[in-house]
Amino acid sequence: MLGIQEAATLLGVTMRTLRFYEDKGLIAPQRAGTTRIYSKREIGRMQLILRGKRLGFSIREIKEFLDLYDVDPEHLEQVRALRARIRERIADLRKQKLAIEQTLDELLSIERQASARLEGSPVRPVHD
DNA sequence: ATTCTGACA
DNA sequence: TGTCAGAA
Repeated sequence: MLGIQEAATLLGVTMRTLRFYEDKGLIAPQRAGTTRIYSKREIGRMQLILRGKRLGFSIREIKEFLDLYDVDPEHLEQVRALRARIRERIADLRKQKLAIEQTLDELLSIERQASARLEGSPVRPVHD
């Protein structure tokens, strides 16, 4: 069992973050009076929450995923739900990727026109 | 000293 | 999510 400060340090977040996710209903640490106590379960859930965040899932999606984890011991329904979300996420990222590539092409095109107008001017826009 | 809740120049 | 205040 860890105090909020210890749990935060272990997870690489701040106490504020732990309280934030608690407010959102993603975790429910035990209490010793009013002070929070983080068990191994909360730590595990937090790690899943942080990973979900890194992968771009919303608080709500992460919460739904976590809720299934409790109700479904075998995690079958949970895995299906997760896979569905993963696919949505992949589709969304591909969509964004396409949009980025299109604007990038457009910008590069304009950049080329601008450069042509300046006829081999020594000033060349930066590339990556 | 540490944590809690509520609020936001 | 940070941060500050006022209380416990």
